[in-house]
Amino acid sequence: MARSSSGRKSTIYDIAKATGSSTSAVSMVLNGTWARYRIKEETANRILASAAQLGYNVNMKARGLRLSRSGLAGMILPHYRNRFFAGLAENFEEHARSRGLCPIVVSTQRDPAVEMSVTETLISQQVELLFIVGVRNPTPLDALCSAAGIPCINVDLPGPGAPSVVSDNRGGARALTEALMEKMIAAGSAPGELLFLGGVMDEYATEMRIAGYRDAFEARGISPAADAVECFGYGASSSRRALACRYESLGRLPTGLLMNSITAFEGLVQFASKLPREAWQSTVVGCFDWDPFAVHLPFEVTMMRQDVQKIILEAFALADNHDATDHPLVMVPTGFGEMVEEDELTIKIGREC
Amino acid sequence: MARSSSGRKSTIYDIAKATGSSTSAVSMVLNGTWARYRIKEETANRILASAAQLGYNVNMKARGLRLSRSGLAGMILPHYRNRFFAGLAENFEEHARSRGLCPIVVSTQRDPAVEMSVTETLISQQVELLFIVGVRNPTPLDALCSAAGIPCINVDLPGPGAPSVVSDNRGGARALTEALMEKMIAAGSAPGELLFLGGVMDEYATEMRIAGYRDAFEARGISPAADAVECFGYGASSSRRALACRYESLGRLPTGLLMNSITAFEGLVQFASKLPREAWQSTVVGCFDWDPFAVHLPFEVTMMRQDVQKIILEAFALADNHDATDHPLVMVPTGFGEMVEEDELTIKIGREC
DNA sequence: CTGTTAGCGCCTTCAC
DNA sequence: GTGAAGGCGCTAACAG
Repeated sequence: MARSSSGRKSTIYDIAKATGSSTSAVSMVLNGTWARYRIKEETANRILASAAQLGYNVNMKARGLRLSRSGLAGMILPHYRNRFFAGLAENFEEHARSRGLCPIVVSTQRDPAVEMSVTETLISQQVELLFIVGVRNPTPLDALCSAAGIPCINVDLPGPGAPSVVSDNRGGARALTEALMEKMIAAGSAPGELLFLGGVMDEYATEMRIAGYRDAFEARGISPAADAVECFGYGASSSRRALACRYESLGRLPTGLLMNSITAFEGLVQFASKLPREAWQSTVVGCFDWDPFAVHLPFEVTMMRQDVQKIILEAFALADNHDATDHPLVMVPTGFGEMVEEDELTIKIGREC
Repeated sequence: MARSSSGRKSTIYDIAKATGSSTSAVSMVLNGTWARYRIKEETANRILASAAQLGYNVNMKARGLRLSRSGLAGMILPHYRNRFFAGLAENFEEHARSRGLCPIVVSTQRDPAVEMSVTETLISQQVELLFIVGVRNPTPLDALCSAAGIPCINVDLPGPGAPSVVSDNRGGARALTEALMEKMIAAGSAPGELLFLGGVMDEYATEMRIAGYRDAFEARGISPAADAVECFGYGASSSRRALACRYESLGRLPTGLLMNSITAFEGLVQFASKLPREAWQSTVVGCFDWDPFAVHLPFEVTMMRQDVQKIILEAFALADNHDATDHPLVMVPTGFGEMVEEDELTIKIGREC
């Protein structure tokens, strides 16, 4: 693994010199197109060996400049601290790699200024496509991309400036609401008392989920109380505070809770940990998101899980037949968190002890 | 935000033509170095305006080729599915951005082949520095980097081929062990019964933690049972299975459990959820890792939290005075998970209701 | 003050 | 089969 004697990275010239062949021969061999040019196999092997020995690496900057293909695929997302975003990132990376692209994912902490500047940076890096995940208002970012001629896809939160793929929030919320109502009835409480907590009003995902929640009510011919829906953002602490208020004014816990995000749910768990376990016996809890720990809490939770794999698949499909004019909105169904993890798969095969 | 009429991305030539100036003038203005060259402010403004109007973006590929600086900072890590790795990624990104670098982080799912090829890809992309996180054997990757003249830092798992920064696993494990022993004594059980579960034998972090665990025993003048340490890898399911075995052979739960990773702990939680709550009353549990949900489980857990921010800081510091010959190993202390999150900070200020 | 020019490392025609 | 040459977009000398 000797390094180029010059001290800097080695180039095709170095290896051409070392093997006594021409740069074009080297280039062809390195690209695997040498057979087409009837280059002697022996020459090819000599070149390959020399490249390995010199620790040669293509300079994608130069190749990209020449070919106007960077080999980069970009994704921006809010953060990695929940399974939804983490799953999107990992699936994206895997898929990008399988296409011979180098995935480059950047988190923006939901800061519009950062979102903007990161997008510009990624465009500067000539990413060949860009996934914009969980951005409240993707429109300016879409504009940037389309100005640069870069295909981009909005994920999770849609926008009119580009094709979008999102979970079927409305359908999922309806299904979740219905499931929770059933449980409430089974527990002897009134399904109409189910509360919807968390998220941001006027944000697409939250609005859709509220719509789904209302759909379920309508289907039953009832309607939620005036204060049944409360959107306090994505912080765990504001969620906890909201719960505390409910608890105080009700004198007890609500009988049904649909938490709109994992952080809202986290706030609930924090609050729950302060109360005796008995206080939870008659409360039915659901969450529009999934987390492995949340499954095993002192109370039962019904979790709606988003299909990250399918979402990424659809997004790549949209990127493939990228049409600058048509901006479809693809919806991916959600499931009840019963999807099998690879990890769980091994359990079923192996015995427990 | 009109796009270059040609249909492709606009270049400095386009804007030179549009403004009737020269490419060098444009280049200087765009780089902010125009004052030095006494270019008329009016010209500069005209150029800037035109650039904005054309939706111009620098081509970092070309600039990088010229300057031999890519503006990229790379990180590879196993995955994003726990707070430790997610935190490392986010802190890395923030720090890289603050240095004017574009962070590019890629997950490898602990697959050595993927680690290798991703590293090669990142080198091809000419990253200016590379953080290698949680790689069992970073040596070949370090070799790749040093052959390419790219400074790299091993994080979490060290190696002789590059400077490394890791948590003080031994000290942390000792502190955790001691804390758990105290609790066991308070609960009326023998501290010597504390078990160490999870991780991979022969892996640096696990070995250090086992050493710390033994340190605490020695300090007490006792020693763990022959089968007190069990390393079954990083899967939640294998952890659960191991617990099941212990339970079966003991006829009850162990009185003290030190779980060596969050996934091992996850397995414990899975197993716990099958048992009545009472079964846990006399078990003391600790975990060398931190998760927000785990804090609020039906039983109390003592969590050792790694200081991701400090780790990244140290890693960048090492990258700064990069010395190809000297490869120090920096240790970052761990804490008892009592570190305040920004989110929690707001709680203390605001009232609960 | 502004325009011209020579590469950065690579790929691809096009002659030889 | 191989070598020479042009150019991708940009920057930094160097002339004007």
